[in-house]
Amino acid sequence: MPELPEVETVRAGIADHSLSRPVRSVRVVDARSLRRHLPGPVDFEAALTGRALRGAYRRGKYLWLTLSETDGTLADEALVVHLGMSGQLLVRDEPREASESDSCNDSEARAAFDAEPRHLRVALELGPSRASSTGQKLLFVDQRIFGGMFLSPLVPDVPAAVARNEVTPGEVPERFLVPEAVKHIARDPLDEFFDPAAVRRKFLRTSSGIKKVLLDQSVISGVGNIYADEALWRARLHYAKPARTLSAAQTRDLLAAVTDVLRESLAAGGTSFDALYVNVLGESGYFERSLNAYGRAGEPCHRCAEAGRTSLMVREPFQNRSSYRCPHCQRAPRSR
DNA sequence: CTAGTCGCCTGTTCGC
DNA sequence: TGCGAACAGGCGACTA
Repeated sequence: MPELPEVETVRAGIADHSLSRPVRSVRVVDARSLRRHLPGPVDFEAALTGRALRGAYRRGKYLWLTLSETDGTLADEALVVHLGMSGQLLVRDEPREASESDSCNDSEARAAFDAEPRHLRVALELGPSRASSTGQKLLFVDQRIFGGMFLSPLVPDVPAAVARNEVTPGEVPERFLVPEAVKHIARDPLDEFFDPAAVRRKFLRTSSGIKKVLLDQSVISGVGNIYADEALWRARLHYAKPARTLSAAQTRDLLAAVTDVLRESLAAGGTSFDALYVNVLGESGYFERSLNAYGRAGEPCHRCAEAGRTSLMVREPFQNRSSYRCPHCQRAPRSR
């Protein structure tokens, strides 16, 4: 359920609090969260320990941290994190040494630092950074274990628009490197090199319904069930309309709707239904208040209400999950 | 190549 | 009150 805005909120939090910190130790509480790290948990711990967190990047719902070797050079593999359905990355700053004047507050701070979240799966103990003299813990917490962490080699992924200019094969800038495991993910709508024309071409080549295509991360990334429903509502499109039947204008409007909804949610700190979806400090976003479609079965369509009409939103089964739409604004395609 | 299905996971809610 | 079923659903692996 963390989609692009939620993952970007987490990425920005890591960038603000944890970069340049060395990894002092790694504790794997549940090896299932490392399922995608094929060499296993022992290798995972050994590979991270001693390296320092360097940069925080994201594509769609994938997040990755580049690493520095002890000599300061860029490591050839990155720490990839996917939050899956219920994953969180939490930053906990180590309290300063207890002072005699305030020992009571200090012990509370220590207890809060030491307390382990219920579904803690992996804990990285980090050292001081250039900006902070105290240590820190970076906790990967995941109730359902659909998410996970793993190391993946960095490979070049230079956008076509840039390739013509000077990017020599030997020295590809860090921002044009991507973990091999993330290379199949399309650039997302908030990416400066997002390519709407490429998306349109993919729409025209498939017989699938538009919502299925919106959820295909190799076509357009960062969109999950919530924001797909929101974007389709804004664009007044039915989820089953074949992607190849969208006109150029409908495609343009839909991509604009996707971009807008992702931007607005990001500005609100993401969508949260409970304490499961939070930033690195454990705080929830409040975009849920702005939802027009997702989770609103039986409630009036906001747009119809605006027009003085009452249409009740409906929930329909879709690909083993749920789809929400307005039966008036988002009519089913004629043929099938 | 594309499209469809399955398995992975736990916590909450609901019907009987 | 107890218990199984349904549901939340992203994504890689696999099959046709």
